[in-house]
Amino acid sequence: MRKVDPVKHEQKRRDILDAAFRCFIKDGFHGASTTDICAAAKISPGHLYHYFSSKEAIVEAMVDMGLESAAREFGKISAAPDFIEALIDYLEHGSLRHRTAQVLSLDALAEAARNPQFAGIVEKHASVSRNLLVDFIGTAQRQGQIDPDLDPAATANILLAVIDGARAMPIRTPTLDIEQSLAHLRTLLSRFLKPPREMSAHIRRVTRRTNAPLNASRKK
Amino acid sequence: MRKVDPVKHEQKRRDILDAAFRCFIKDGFHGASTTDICAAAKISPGHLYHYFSSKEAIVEAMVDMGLESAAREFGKISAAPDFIEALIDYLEHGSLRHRTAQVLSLDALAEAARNPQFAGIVEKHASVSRNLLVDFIGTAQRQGQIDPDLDPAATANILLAVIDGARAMPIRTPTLDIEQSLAHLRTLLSRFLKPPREMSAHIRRVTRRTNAPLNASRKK
DNA sequence: TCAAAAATAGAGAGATAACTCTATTATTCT
DNA sequence: AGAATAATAGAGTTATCTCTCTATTTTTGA
Repeated sequence: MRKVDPVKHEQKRRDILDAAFRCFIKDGFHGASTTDICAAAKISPGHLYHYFSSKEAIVEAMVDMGLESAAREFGKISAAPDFIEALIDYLEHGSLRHRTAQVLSLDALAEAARNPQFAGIVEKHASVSRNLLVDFIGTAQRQGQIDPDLDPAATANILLAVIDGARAMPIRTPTLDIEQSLAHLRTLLSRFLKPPREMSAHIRRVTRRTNAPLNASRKK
Repeated sequence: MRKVDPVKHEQKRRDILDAAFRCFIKDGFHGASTTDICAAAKISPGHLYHYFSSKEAIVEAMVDMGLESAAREFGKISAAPDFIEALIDYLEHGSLRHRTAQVLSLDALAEAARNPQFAGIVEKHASVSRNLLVDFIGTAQRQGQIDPDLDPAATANILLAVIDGARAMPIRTPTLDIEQSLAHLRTLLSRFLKPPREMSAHIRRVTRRTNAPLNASRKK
């Protein structure tokens, strides 16, 4: 009796997923057909459905894989010595310059807004990224690199939003000056994250209570 | 000889566009079929194609209309007395709370990354929004409300990115604490935009040259 | 009033999509 | 070695999609 070889099987799945990845980048989740994927993977439809039960299953596995590798990439930020510079680096290569693969992130977002199954996947990976950020923000706060009055989870969400927003920049503005954009993003992040240097903790606390940019959410 | 009534004709087009809008929100540009749109507009396919030459023409007209109204909404920010508060307001109602219609923005972005025709439309409207922002940033800078060392166009692009990023927030994090998120967005924008208050212009200039968050792009 | 053209309906053509079914080849366990 | 089963191929089914074509009703200008 022959048994399925899990290594070969997994490898084949990965090959198909790679081909699907290329197709989806080019034409989107709905635009790319199973025929396209079969052609890219150089297999027959029968073969494709031997490995995946449906096109949706392919999309899900691919998004899962894609987000996983994105999260892995993302984890490197936490390991870097300068948090903000690492973020800027991530924005430069992950969002502003390397446009192609990032389109899928937008597709996944749009799909997640409609398809609950998808929403679960996107949510799961956002949660992983957020947790990584929260940990590091906490550490950086204790080290005095980040304003200790910022809520780590809320700040992490803001940073994720900035990353998403940066992805849209070259699409909205194809003539974007990347260097200048990076410089301003650096300013944005520095000013947001760094503790107000020139004031003592006491003065800071009083000033904040007056201008109340942070307390608004805590007033309840 | 009968002549086409431009008012009635335009109204009918608008009705169809409204119906298409609802369909596209629910199922996306590719997910919604012309049959769906016909059903929603209560017309026959023959009728539909009497007003639009193709589905793509419908999508384009709709995105154009949608972005136009978005830009109009956006123009109100410039008219508001407090720029940052107006922005926060826009983020709250335009991005964080009113999720449904905003999905189309993601769809349009994803489509623009692939379809040049679409890219042109998205680009055009981004340009309108950017110009509005640039004007107002310039005014606010002269009034001392915004750091005069920020480049208006680059800053406008950053703000557009923040708006886009905020749209992704409730999708990435369905349990998002909106109040807290708004508070942190307010901090982000305040710290980024407001001129460093406590320092004199001279000291500021020297400090900046040392830390050089802004000069990076100008060094060439 | 009535003819010309616009507005509208709806059947259906033609293309393509996802997926299935059967057949063939390759591999492995006993 | 050979039976059992995995891997693979590809034709074909069914559904659906966009769009067309013809026919009918409504409106309007002279």
